[in-house]
Amino acid sequence: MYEDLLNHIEKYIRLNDAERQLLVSVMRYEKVPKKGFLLKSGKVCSSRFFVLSGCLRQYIIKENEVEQIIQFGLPGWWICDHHSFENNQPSEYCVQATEVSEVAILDAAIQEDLFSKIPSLERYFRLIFQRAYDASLTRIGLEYCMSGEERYHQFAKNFPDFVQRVPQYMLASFLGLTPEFISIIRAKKGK
Amino acid sequence: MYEDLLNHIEKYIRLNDAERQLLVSVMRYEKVPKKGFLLKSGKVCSSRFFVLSGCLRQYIIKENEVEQIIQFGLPGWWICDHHSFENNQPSEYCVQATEVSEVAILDAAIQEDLFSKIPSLERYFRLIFQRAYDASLTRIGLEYCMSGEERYHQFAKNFPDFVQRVPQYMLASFLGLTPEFISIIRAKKGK
DNA sequence: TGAATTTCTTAAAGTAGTTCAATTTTTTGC
DNA sequence: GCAAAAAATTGAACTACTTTAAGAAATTCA
Repeated sequence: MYEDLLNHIEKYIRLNDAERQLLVSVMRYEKVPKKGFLLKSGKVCSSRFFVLSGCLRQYIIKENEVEQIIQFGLPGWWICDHHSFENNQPSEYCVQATEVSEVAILDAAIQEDLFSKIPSLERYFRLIFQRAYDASLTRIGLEYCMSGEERYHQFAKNFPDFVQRVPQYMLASFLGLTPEFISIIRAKKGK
Repeated sequence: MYEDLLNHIEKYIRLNDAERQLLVSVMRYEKVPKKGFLLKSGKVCSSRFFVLSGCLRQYIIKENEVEQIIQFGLPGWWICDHHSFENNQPSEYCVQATEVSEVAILDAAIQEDLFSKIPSLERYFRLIFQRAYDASLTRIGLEYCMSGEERYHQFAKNFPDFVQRVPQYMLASFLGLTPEFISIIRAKKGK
């Protein structure tokens, strides 16, 4: 059930049998229906979600009620509002499944105990967050260096299957564009 | 000399005297003149820089030779190209001092040894990167939710002293705007 | 101190992307 | 399998921001 999670972790650190077993015993499994919520804004984000299958989206709601997607969570990715999680404060984010999804859940309540029993998990998450932070800075750079149209093309080139997988308006939101503009881009290319 | 660094670390983890001493003994100190470089693109980023005083800027160079600033490093902030650092690969970034600055340097060559001797440093960096990642996602969200003008006003409100501290064209680059446009915004407000 | 360089401002013309509104296409659920 | 809902497209009017260019102000350093 947690095969993919264990494999992911063991790409970064080594676990012995006891540790593997402990980890599996404290994780929770959840199957989320399409449009099901794992986090709603105003609530505390009391869990980290590791995506086993499906796809999540993390978004905030702008003043005008419009949803701004911050990131997608595909299998092998952790999704969490870290600030809310660590400080037990209400979150600004919503996390919703864009399709039927399965997640492995690590609850805040048990995190510290788990880390103290498997200290190398600190290293695992250090490496995970370091990578994610790095990717996030790269993204900021690209955002400012490329036009909206270029961003779309690059994304479509890098993740051709994913572009098919989520509705176009979600992709538009994620890329900071309007669905109408993506339509225009696509019409251009079709010609 | 490394007071601020130790204080920073001890906000997140506890160090004993031996650990403090070890840490201090392996850090390097460097004073960087205004416009001095700590990293140039094409080179491997073989150090993490903790800003003790002054201010750094991290930027990439776009096709058109224009510099795009990704982030500033103020005292208490770590600056590094994590990907280059961990994988020993050439960096895309430049890191330059915008004013006379002092940094504490942690070299890649000694990181693993240091972490094995002070394992709680993994936790320290896990927490640091978690925070930085979180901040970076928040920034992406704001970028898409606010107009350029709003972004400038919010930034100027949150960091009034910093706006005075760096040339306006650097601020413009960081905010993804042109210096001309910031001039217009300021002229408006002046009225 | 004063000449050279860097930074900031102003204004006019141009453009990438938005907004709005109406229509078509695709997907969903009973 | 069909009605209803959700998503995508089209086009016209609009706007936030850029580009270019030239002059003014501020900063640097010999």
